[in-house]
Amino acid sequence: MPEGLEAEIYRSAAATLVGRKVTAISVDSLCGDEHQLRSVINGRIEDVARHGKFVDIVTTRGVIGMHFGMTGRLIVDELAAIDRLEYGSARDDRRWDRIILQCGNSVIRVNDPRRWSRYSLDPDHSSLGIDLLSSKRALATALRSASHRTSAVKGVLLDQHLIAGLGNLLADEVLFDAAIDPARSFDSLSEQNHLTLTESIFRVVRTLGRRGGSHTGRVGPAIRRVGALCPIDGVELQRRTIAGRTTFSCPVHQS
DNA sequence: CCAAATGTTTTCCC
DNA sequence: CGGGAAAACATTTG
Repeated sequence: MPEGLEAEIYRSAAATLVGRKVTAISVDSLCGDEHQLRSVINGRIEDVARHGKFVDIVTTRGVIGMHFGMTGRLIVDELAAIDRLEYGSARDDRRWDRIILQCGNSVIRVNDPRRWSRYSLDPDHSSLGIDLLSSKRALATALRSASHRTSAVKGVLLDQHLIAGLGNLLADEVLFDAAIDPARSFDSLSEQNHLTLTESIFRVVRTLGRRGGSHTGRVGPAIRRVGALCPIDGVELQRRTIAGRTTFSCPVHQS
């Protein structure tokens, strides 16, 4: 998915329809409750907000919370906010539209082949942690609050209750940048590691954001395959499953 | 045919 | 109740 950076791109695309009235809604039965969501029909879009990986369409008749799962793409008026999603389909088959918000002449829809996107009315984001685009100070505080945790560093970065918006690609990219082994237990990190990690999250997230998304990093999709070499050390990257997710890291400079 | 895929939730177990 | 690991979920693509 759609990690926090992609969600931000979607947010900004949908925000172009602020002021419009929602005139019709259809929702895939697996991805949301159409009957419930239809209650925002005739509401006017007042704002489009983002919380981590969620995009909220705020209307005068309620909020539609959108989560894009692994392969959801938000498209406004046939203009895909992101043309290509690495593990989504290259195609844009209308059969995979899971929610369609008609707004007069305009349309906001989410095309999601894998059907893991979710839509809810008046979502509660109170359990989400700080946003991935927060200040260094807030990031450092969040990390410190997890300093006792014994699970892998990577797993902690992926915990949405701690930092909302970091996903698999960003987490790998951050740890590659911070030169920290993703498998290390979080409670083994030194004071220096915490500083470096804070710095890396802040910098990597903003850099990739500027470049256009989570997939534009040094250990991005192009290099996420067996046999690929570390762009820094030239040795073969390690592929492991950590915290349940495919993880690539450099056995030389990450420790 | 098989494996793997930018994710969250549920279940089971300490 | 608080982790943490593993399985479940649904579908397409290489």
